[in-house]
Amino acid sequence: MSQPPIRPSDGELAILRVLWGRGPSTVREVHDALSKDRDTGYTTVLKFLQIMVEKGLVTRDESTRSHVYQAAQGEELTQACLLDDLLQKAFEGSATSLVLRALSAQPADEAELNEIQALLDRLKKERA
Amino acid sequence: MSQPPIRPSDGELAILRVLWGRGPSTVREVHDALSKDRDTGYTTVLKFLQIMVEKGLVTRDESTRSHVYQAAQGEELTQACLLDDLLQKAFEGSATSLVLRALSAQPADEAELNEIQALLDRLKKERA
DNA sequence: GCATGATTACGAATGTGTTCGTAGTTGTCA
DNA sequence: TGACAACTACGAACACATTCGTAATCATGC
Repeated sequence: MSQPPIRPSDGELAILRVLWGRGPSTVREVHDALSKDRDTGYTTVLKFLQIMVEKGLVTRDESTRSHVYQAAQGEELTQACLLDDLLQKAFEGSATSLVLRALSAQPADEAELNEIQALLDRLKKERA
Repeated sequence: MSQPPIRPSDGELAILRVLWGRGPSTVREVHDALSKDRDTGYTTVLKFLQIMVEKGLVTRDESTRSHVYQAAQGEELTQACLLDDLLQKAFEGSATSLVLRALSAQPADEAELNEIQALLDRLKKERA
């Protein structure tokens, strides 16, 4: 059924972010959104989306003149996939050391600390 | 003085892990260590190290017949660099959501949870 | 001194990601 | 209908990472 999650490249990820944010979009819509940050050509975005269809990263609805593209896997699954990749490559699989490093580097504010605390409490409870 | 931290590629990271673990090493030592996991040729490792010298990822001591290579930047700095890169690309800069995702995906054991709790307590205290 | 084994240097081939020009197709509107 | 604009398809070019073969260099032991 569901393919194993696919790890997108940097350029592909930028496009996925647009699709996650906007929902199903045409090439032009994706291109316009990307143009706010990068300076990418229209056909470059088109090519990317075509390749991403082949890879299974996005699906394409060809029923209208302007094809409509949609992210094939959710943002959370993709994040988990990229995170696990980094975990294996740079943290020897230890999520804890990754978390410690992330928290040390990027200080969170009160609300964020509370959010993390809540998750921590839940994990502790599950471990009873 | 210190260069901005350099983001290594996957292959480079594998070699850096060996150098961090072993300390200064010759090509042969790195190759032998890598051979336990991957199946990389000797000259491939050599080429990598030569390129990494050019990039500034490692330093080379040529005073002996077999050159001795050493990681130029520490493991923690590199981890932070890679983590920040992923943070910007996939988590819109929110370390909190990255931490939440990591903790949800990879369940930690009792000791690890305590370790994270300790850091959390420290961060909370700093924020008084 | 010379053969042998280990090491370094160099260049080429491959694969993947990224970019874009060009050509062909399709819909629209005057 | 015919011209124009928008869209898709395709292929080429470039950059970078990765891999390794080959040649040159060096040290060691016989």
